[in-house]
Amino acid sequence: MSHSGATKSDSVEILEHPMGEADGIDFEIIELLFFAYRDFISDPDAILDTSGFGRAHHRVVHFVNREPGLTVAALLDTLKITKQSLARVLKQLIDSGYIAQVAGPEDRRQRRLFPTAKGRELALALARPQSCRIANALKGLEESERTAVKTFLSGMINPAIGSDAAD
Amino acid sequence: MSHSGATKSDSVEILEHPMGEADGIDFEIIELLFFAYRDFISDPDAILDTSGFGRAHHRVVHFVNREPGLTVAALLDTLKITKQSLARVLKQLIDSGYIAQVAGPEDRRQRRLFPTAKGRELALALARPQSCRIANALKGLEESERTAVKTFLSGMINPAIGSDAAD
DNA sequence: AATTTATGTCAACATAGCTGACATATTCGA
DNA sequence: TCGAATATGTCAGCTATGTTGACATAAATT
Repeated sequence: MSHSGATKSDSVEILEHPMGEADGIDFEIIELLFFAYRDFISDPDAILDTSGFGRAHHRVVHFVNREPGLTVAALLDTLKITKQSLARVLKQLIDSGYIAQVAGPEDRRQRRLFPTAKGRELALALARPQSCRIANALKGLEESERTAVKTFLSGMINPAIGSDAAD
Repeated sequence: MSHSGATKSDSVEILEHPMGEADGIDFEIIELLFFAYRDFISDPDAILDTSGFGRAHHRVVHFVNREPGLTVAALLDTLKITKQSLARVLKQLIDSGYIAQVAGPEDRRQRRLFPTAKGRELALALARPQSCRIANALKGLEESERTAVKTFLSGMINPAIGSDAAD
């Protein structure tokens, strides 16, 4: 082993004290969010491993099931990714029969996305363990406290820009 | 344009009704978590873009600053990634002077990781906007409600296995 | 002395994001 | 009616970050 680089003798100034709340920063919640999300996402990940899909597929299947008939543009806006990124996973989901496209009734350039029965099943199977985890984490909290959790999470989200206000 | 594949006429059964809470699943919080985390992580991402680092570097710098002197093994356990994944980003952080290694005082096989002043600054700069976002989301919540938020997030995390009990 | 442990490193690969460029069908406005 | 704008698709290549497997080395342990 080479172990190239700095050891104590290399005269690198080193900080030995931990960075803590004294720095005026809420590290507790920062880390809780990191670990909570990591584990929250691990449930569906385990299922997806089986079916050969990934997280990207999960998100697409989820939102198409939540809002059948949404356009590709709307989905891109929700996911905040590029169409090229979406194209890859969307194609696989369509080809394997989880999602179907229908030309827009008004605007026939649009491809409206709908789940198939198979797609609905997958979305539910993925959501189930996440919902259980949430129910478990809410257990013992009063109604007002559960509301506070939702308020907090909503407050963490960037306000939608130009969604349909401003005129 | 080819637009190969399914349109309405292809006799694919399509579900037109949205998947909702009626399915016995807490979609509201599932989505709140998705959007909250996406935006929560976007703040440091913007800073990292400038410095040429990524999320992986962020995590390493964060935990090294939170627990100076931790070993590589401990860091791997926290991050739940492989040593090869860690190696790439850790090397870059060491080479550019954000993190320094010190041979373990007891066990000299260990490389204990410490932040430099530069590394501490980066960690704080990355944490600051996240902490502001959290403070903003907690605004208006009573103390008991803030506690509930932490309880909820803690409850979302997998229990540590064999951390140091069992003997 | 042999083995285990902590760490590093090389090579190859997968997923999922990105940019840029270009094609096509449809709609809309002058 | 024609040209521009829009919605979508697609090709090619790049990057970041995860994975496995195999192997090297120094230090500790038995």
